[in-house]
Parts: sequence; structure tokens; C-alpha cells
Amino acid sequence: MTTPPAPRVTIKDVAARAGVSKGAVSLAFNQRPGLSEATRDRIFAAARELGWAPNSSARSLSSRRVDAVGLAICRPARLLGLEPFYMEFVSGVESVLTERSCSLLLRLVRNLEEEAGLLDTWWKGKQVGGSILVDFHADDPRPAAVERLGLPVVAVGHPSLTGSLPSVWTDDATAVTEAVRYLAALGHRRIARVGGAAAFGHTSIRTAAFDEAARALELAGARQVATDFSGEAGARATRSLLSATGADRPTAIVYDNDIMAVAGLSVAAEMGLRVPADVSLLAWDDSQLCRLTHPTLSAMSHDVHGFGAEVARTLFEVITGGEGGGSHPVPTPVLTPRGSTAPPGRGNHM
Amino acid sequence: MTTPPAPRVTIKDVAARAGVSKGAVSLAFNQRPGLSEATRDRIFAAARELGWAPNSSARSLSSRRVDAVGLAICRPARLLGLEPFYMEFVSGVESVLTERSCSLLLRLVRNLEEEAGLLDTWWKGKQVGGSILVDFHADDPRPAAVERLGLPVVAVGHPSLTGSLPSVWTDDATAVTEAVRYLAALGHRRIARVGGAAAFGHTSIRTAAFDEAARALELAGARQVATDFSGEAGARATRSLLSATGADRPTAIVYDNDIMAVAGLSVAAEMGLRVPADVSLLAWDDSQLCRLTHPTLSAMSHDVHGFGAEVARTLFEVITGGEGGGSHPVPTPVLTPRGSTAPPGRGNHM
DNA sequence: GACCGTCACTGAACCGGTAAAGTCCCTATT
DNA sequence: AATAGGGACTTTACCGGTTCAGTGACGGTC
Repeated sequence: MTTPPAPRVTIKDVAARAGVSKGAVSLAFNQRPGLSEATRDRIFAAARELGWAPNSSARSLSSRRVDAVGLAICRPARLLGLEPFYMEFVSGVESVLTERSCSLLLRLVRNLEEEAGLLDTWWKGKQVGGSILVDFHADDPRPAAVERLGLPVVAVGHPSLTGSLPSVWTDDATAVTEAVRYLAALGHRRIARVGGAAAFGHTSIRTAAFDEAARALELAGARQVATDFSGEAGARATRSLLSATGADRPTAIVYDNDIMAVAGLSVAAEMGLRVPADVSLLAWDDSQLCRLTHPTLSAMSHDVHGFGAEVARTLFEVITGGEGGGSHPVPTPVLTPRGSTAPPGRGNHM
Repeated sequence: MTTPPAPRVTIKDVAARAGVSKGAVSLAFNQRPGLSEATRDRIFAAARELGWAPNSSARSLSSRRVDAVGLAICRPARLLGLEPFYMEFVSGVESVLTERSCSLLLRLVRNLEEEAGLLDTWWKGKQVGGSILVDFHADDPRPAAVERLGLPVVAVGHPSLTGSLPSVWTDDATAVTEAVRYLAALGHRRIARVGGAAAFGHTSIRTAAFDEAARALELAGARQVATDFSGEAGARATRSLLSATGADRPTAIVYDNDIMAVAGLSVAAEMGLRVPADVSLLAWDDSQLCRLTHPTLSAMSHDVHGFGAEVARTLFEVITGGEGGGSHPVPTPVLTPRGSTAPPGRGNHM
């Protein structure tokens, strides 16, 4: 069974069939003025009959327009699958891209240098019209690379991390502060935070905010540990925190993502501690996962899908000229109390 | 602050700088014979100095080669984020694409008709050299569309679902059978299965296999329910199954993915049932999630990353001519016992 | 020393669109 | 009646690569 020799319909065939020139077909398909209704219809009819769709390479070659944007993600595959964040984020991005018939070029990279190189080829090779940048580090090589290239981007991260790049961010500092205040208001004094990878800029921001909040509230027992965002690391951190004795053991733990909170929950169970009676747990991001545990997880909740959509919208603004007012925050995560947080001490008899 | 007028380095500039013709540069960059070592070096040097990268549109326009493959996913965004499966799968695909400097065009679609249309534009517009098809339904419109187009694809799904398309699949029937046998061997007779969306072909396959296995083992108490793969649906199903009384209540439940198993676990806890003493739970896919619960989840485990990689490899084979031996299974998921399965009845005193 | 074969490289014709300038015709204006 | 203006198309350059039929030089052969 051989493939038929592939008809290869081009704009010329459509033009011939409609009895017009290539130019006319181009006008029609780009809904530009200068054609009569009748001709337009004939052209579309011809195109439909021949099953023609414009060759995107040819189109972007001559129009120097590109109908794709890039997203490179730099995290170990092992962690990516688990983080509900990314897929939700991508689906938000998609929702905006689709309505502008734009595609998403996705690539997983191993390190930021590789990513910078990728951005270079993407841009110089005219494969993308712009790109979304996530997971900023201290000393991130990307802002410089992007600046040098003139590549339109939207950075996902606080301006203090993304330099002069147009950026969209969540106000993590405020969110952390709210989380700590909430737990403190419940009566907790020994609050711990299981943070994400220290290399990430947003981790540092949260870490600093946590310290600050603890100081402001005079919480002597505040502690933080860094992880790699994986469930295993979250479990390990939790185990280490909870195995402290008596007055050293935290009564509440804030996690930097859902997965670690879930892991923490089962570590608590495994150690015979009741949640929230003996220890309160607070998750971050609030994917569906938080409602699937027992007890359900209180979380700092935000609309990740909407976040992605907003980022994509901003990217389009940046691409089509006006960088004006590019940078802006999206709504701060809000505290969503569920079953895993409560006043401390009810379980002191243990 | 204005963008500099964008230098726009082209192959001509490189050629001029190296003192050769465009053709020579092309030869060099496609590592084709016909150039002296010295010239080659001069060309590369010139390219590096000018920071040139070939324009991919121009390249694929004239060479009719495309350096991207498509993947359209048709599931509600809400579920996608949660399914560790997809990100892991994508990362596997990526790992193979990257080494051939090929990109992944990702698109989330709302229904299969939209996807079929997308494949049409992707292919006719020469945006992709091939595509990966997932989540087959009964009466799936895609095989016909793909056949008509002559689009190179690899279908992820059992040949009985994917028609004559080259396909890669996991042997779900065997895996289900193994799962049931395992539980039966532990002594369970009342085994339930919380399946995925009935529309999916692989769900039907598993459903049939479960029935068959139950019949073969003469398990009178076997039951199945369909869900939409979401954690909530999994929780609901579990609640309904476990609220049956006495001899109607299953002593073991198999889930079609991780998320539902996690949800099931907390429903059991919520209902005061101990796992595995009162009820055994068996998850599917075995992402890291299964090791983060308490008790840990026994699961049918497979290498999703490797699956993705294998699919990508097969797609390349299909694209580069030989469909020969395209279709093949990947290793069948293997049973990985953990803490959520045990012989029944130890908890009958409840 | 004429002839042949290679090797290294050039030149020009594409690939399939877009865009800007040009053509033609028809109507309104002076 | 001559002219301007505008709508409806057509023509014709590109866009930035790839490909392939040359071309010239050089070495070897008889």
C-alpha cells in the first residue's frame, strides 16, 4: 500500500480554479479589502473544493509574521509530571493562543544556558514570534540573552527577578505573609515552611517574606527548609521537622506546592500525628489535589489557568508593538481554609 | 527605548563574509559533501561571527522538510493538570525530539472534530511533519481524516481502536487481568473497578478485560463503574461502592489512574475504613504520587516517560518512509505491591 | 598532450506565499 | 468632454533558504 503522490495543492491551483490571480486569493484569505463579495466567495469555494490550506512556511517567510510562541521549561521531567501547575498553566496559555490561531512550541530543557541557546535559534530562525519565560533564577542568563536578541517575551516572575523584561507575576510575598498571619491568628507560634528549590527566584522571595512575617509577628519558632519541589523531598522535610521533640516541633507547616503538602500529610499520618489536631498543614497553588485528601488541604489558592491566559495575552501585546504597561501582577493567591488547619494544641496529649 | 532595527542576518551575509556563494553555506550547514575543510571552517566562522541561524520557514519551504511534530490533546483543562501522565509522556516525547532538533507543537482541543480540523491545517500548512494521536474513542473521526490526508502519525492506542494507523500501545487487557488475578490471589472475591471515561477506547478494553477476568476467576462480586478520570469522580465512585453494606461492599478496588486512587484512599479514611485491612486499593500508572500517600499505593506501574520516547521514535520511523513494523506494544504495566493491598477480611470486625 | 574524472564551488531556478505598485474600467465632477 | 478618483484585480518583486546543473581547475592515464 503506497501513499498517493500527494496532490500538493498550492495557492496557484486555487487561483486558477477560481479564475483569479494568486494575489487575489491572498487578499481573500487575509480578509483584506479590494475584492468583490462574489470573487471572494468563488475563491473560498475553490479553496474548499481543493482542500487548500496556506503553507505556513511560505506565509511567514514573506510576511515575516510567525504564528507560534515558545515555552521552554527547565525542570527535571520527574518533577514536571507531578506539578499540576504546568499543565494548568499551559492550558491557560493555550486558551488564548487558540483564539488567535497561534501554536505553542513546547520544549523541555536541562538548564538555563540550553534555554538561552534555544531562544536564540527560535528567534533567529523565525520559529516563534515571542516566548514565555518561567522559573527565574538569581543570575539568570535569559534577560541578557533576550535583550540582546530583541526577542519579544513575557517573563513570569516578579520584576525584581526579571529585570527590565515585561513580566506578569503573583505577589508571593503578600501571599506568604497572609499564610503566616492566618496560622498565627489561629494561635500557632512554631510555624515551619517547606520551600521549593532555593535556586528559583520566587523561592527566595517567599523565603524572605516568611522571615519578615515571622519577625513582624515575633514568632520565635519559625523555621524554613528548602527542597526540590518533589514529593519525596517534601516528605523528607516534613519528617525531619516533625521528628523534633516537644517545644521544637512545629505546630503548623506551609508548603510551597500541593505535592509536598500531600506528602507531608501522609508523613504526619505515618508518624501518628493527627492533622490538624497535632499539626496544621497549608498547601500552595491549590490544584484539585487539595480536595482529594483526608483531611482536605487548606491552601493558598489561585487561578493558574487564568494566570496562563493573562501571560499569553500580555505576550501578544508585547509582540504587537506596545510594550506599554506590560508588567503587572495577577491576583494574589487567597487563603482557602479547609480541613488541614486548626488552632494548635488540641493534640498536646500525644 | 526603541528596539534596534533588527540586523536580519541572512545566508547571503554569511556567504559574503566567508567569500563563498549561498549554496556553499547551505552545503556546510547541512553537512553535505562537496566542500573543503578550510572553506567549511571559514563558513562556520563567518556564521558564528554574524550570529546567524537559518530561517526555518525558508528552509522548510524549499526543502519541504519540517522540524516539528504535533500533539493535540482533547481533555478538559481541569483534568489535564492533574494527570501526571501527560506531562511525563510529553517529556518522554521531548527527549527524543530534542536530539533530532525537532520541536513539539502542542495544542489542547475541545473535541475530536476540532482536532481533525487541526491536523488538516497542520499538515496542509506544512507546520508539522507528523503527529501523535492520543485518547482514541469508539467511532473516532481521526483515523479516516489522517488516512485521507496522508499525514504521518503514530497512534497511541491498541490497534483495535486505531484502525490501520501505525500504533504504539500498552497491553491494558493483560494488565487488568494481572491486577484482578493479583487481588484474587490475595483472597479477594468482591473486586470493583473504578474506570475512566467510557468514551475512551482504552477504557472499554479495560472494562472488557475486567469482565473477562472476573468471569474466568468466577468472581461473583465483581463490579465496575465509569468516571471521567477526575479525582472527584473517583471519590464519588468510591463512596458509592464502599457505602454498600456487608456482603455487597467490595474488599478491593482497582482504579484507572493515580488521582482517583488517591481520592479513593481519602474516601476510605473518611468513612472510617482502614486500608488495606478493610479494603485494598490498587492504582494505575504509578506516578510518584503513589509513594506519597499513607499507606503507599500499590499500582500497576509503567514507564510513561519511556512510552512517550518510544512513540516519538516510532513517529520518526513513520515519517522517514518505512512504515515497516510500525505498530508494536510497549512493556505491559507491572504490578507493584505497596501498602494499599493485602488479603481481605482482617478488618471484618468493623 | 589530449582526454577523462573528481573535487570544490557557483548561479539560477525554484518553494509558496505576501505586498506594493500598476492596470483597467467605471462613475462622479467640473 | 476631459479628468480625477476609486474599486477590483493583476503583476511583479521579493522573503531566505535548497537543489541541481553547470564550470573550472587539477591530477592521472594512455
